[in-house]
Amino acid sequence: MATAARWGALVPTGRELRSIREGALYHAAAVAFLKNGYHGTTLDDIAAALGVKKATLYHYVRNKQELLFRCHMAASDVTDEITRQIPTNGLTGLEKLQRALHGYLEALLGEESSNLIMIEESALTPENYVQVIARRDQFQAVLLGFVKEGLADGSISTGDPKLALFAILGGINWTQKWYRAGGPWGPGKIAEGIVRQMVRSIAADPDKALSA
Amino acid sequence: MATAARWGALVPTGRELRSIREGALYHAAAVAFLKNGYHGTTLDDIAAALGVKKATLYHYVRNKQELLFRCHMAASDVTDEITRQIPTNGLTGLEKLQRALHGYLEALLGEESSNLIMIEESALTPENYVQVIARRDQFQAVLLGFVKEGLADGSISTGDPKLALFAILGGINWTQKWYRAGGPWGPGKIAEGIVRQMVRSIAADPDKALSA
Amino acid sequence: MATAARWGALVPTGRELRSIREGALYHAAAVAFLKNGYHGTTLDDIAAALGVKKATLYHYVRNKQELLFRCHMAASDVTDEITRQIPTNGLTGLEKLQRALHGYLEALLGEESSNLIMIEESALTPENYVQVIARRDQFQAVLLGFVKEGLADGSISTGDPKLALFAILGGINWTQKWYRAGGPWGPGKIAEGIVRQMVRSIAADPDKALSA
Amino acid sequence: MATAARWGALVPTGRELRSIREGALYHAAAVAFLKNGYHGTTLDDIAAALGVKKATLYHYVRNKQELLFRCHMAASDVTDEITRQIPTNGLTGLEKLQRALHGYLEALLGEESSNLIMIEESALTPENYVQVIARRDQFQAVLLGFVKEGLADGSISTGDPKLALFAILGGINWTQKWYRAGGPWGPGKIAEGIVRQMVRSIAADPDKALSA
DNA sequence: AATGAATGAGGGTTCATTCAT
DNA sequence: TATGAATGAACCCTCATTCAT
Repeated sequence: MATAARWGALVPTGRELRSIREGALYHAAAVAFLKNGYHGTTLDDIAAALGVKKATLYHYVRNKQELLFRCHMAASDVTDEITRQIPTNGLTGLEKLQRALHGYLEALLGEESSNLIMIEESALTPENYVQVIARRDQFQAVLLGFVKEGLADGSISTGDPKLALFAILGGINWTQKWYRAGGPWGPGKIAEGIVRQMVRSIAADPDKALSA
Repeated sequence: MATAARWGALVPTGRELRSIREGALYHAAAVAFLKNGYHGTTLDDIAAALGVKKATLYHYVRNKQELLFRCHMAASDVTDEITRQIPTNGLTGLEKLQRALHGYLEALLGEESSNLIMIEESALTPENYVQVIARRDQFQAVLLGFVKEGLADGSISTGDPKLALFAILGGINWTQKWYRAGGPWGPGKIAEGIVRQMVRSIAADPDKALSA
Repeated sequence: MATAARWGALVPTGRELRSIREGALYHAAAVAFLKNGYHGTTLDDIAAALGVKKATLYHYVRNKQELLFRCHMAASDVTDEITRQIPTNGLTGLEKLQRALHGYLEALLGEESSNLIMIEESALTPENYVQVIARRDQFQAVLLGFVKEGLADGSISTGDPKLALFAILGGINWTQKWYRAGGPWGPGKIAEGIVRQMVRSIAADPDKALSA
Repeated sequence: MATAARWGALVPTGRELRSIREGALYHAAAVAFLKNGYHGTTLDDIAAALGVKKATLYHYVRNKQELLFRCHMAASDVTDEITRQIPTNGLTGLEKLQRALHGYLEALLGEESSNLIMIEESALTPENYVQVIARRDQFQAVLLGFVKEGLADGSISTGDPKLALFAILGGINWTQKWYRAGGPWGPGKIAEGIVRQMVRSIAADPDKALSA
């Protein structure tokens, strides 16, 4: 009962709610890491956000740094899911890129998802570091593939594709530095605006309207 | 003599080298903060980078947090200088924006300047925080003015100007997350490429070449 | 078990021994502060006296200075108790004063009580400082009341009552500067002797024997 | 010139003002030690009180602890001088005691003298400690001699003489804990009042007026 | 599963002391 | 003589982690 009431009220009573609790934990950690950085976040902070005491966290993770690792993994799960939903055929490279970016940015701004994206990888174990980088590279490789498709099909016009992609990802990722829920624009509106503008920066025909 | 050899060999012997030492200190701090974050950086780290012992730093700053504050101030000095050099007349809003962004990004990537841009303001004292934010807002206000000029003179075409500016700044600022000196492209080439692309995202006529 | 053996063997096993531990902590702190002063006392000193490591102390106090504050509060609790036991009626002012002083000095010299009396209030937080001073003033006000009663009922003869009280309290308080357990006189004997003499200094009839 | 203006304006220009400077130093140290304790006093504090920088102090003393030692020695010089001025013949023990105490307390409260009396001897070197204690014991021995004389000549009536003396010294010494210049009573008035009362506590005939 | 207690390993800061100027 | 600079040694305090309950 006491137990059921805790964990941010996100957790129903039951047997295998362990994975649910883990999810809540990763989310709380991600929020805290995003706000104060890895080194600026205390395990006490995270525990308090969950209505739990610090020692309890060790039932779910071995380390503080493992917590960071899991956050990155969860984020990569999201990006994997996003790219999986892009149809292979019937879309130009530009359209594919736009869909991917839109899904990505919405996830970034959404309360529910693991909204940690790329915080302080330097705090990771070497072994964990390579995994995180590998999966991120994979996501970027997919996006880069879309750019190259666009160059090939004429929907995209740009200089170095990698440089162009990084610039775009910058515009996207930076959003979470200044976006605060409750501002004048909602997350959907923002995502659409930012993505449209970024896509425009490499569109062969910038004035052709692109539907989200 | 011993003294002359330290401080990263950046410091010539002389009477008023105090301010030079302070500069070297701020620079070393900025580099460290950028790499590992404020909380992830030790005063020992910074001192070691200068070939000095930790306690010595306290001759030049009262606090670790004052070090962060001074870094931010130094960065704002740079942005102030950049905007000061933009001529008031004879340029479109788009051109002014491009020049400012180019100067800014070059400073960001250059070894010599204070290359801290916007790291962990949450670690600042409330009083220092407002100062930092105020000066940053001022820089952004100038840039926003350029955007509005561009909208007025027809050189820029975009939705909400503030949103557009933030997206662009994201593309710019993010660069320092992935740029490493010694890579395939030099800082000048990168700055030009990134800025041109970002500017293109709001240019009324995206295909008109813009000289840097 | 390990736990039970520590804390100066003062602590029995049990559930609510937290308050007992706190008491032992305050006592150890008081002893150390008395001997070496606040600034001359290390948290390591206090921890060592309890057979505990320094970091453990932070489970019971937030600060070193809070430790000082708690010691003062404990001392004031003792003085409150002492004055509470003086009957209102049936005694001359001089007799009341003597009883209070005797109880006070016995507490001062006793091993068991918090034997800190007035050490380095200057190290206290402003907020804590006013509390400490307020309670001490209250004790002195009670004693001063006894003196004035004595002047009224003819049992006391003196010049300025406040000055007289301060002189007496000096004679009492100073005792803890030189008294060492195990000397030729026991605490009871000393307390009686000192108090009798001090009381004599303002007694209207100094030669009338006063029973302790 | 700059030099002449410093050192608390106490120091005229000249060749052998070293000893004068030393005197000013000891005085400043004594004041600081009295107020904040030995460990609570910084060499910077003392230097600042003299309008001098910390490193300068090392031209006059080897150590911080030597400073404490010198203060104690200066205080003992004062007490030596006081007892030297008590005439051997023609006075009762009680009268001698009173004169000594009066001189002592006036010195204690006076601005000019080294007003350190017995602060934190525990911070002294063992060697210095024995010297300090020896000279203090000597002073107390003289006073104790007066008490014994008084017992012999009938001017004093008390129990254990040493205990009685300690009680009296307590009343005297404690004064500097609460006395603040500028209060309702001047130092002369206070000294007289306190001493008269303390002397009364052991006078054979308490009501015989004693002139200061 | 949850937590109070304990602690080792730092990290920031102070400060007495030394030294070169 | 006076002082700015530098530093070793502490000290207070935090925090991730372990363990017994």
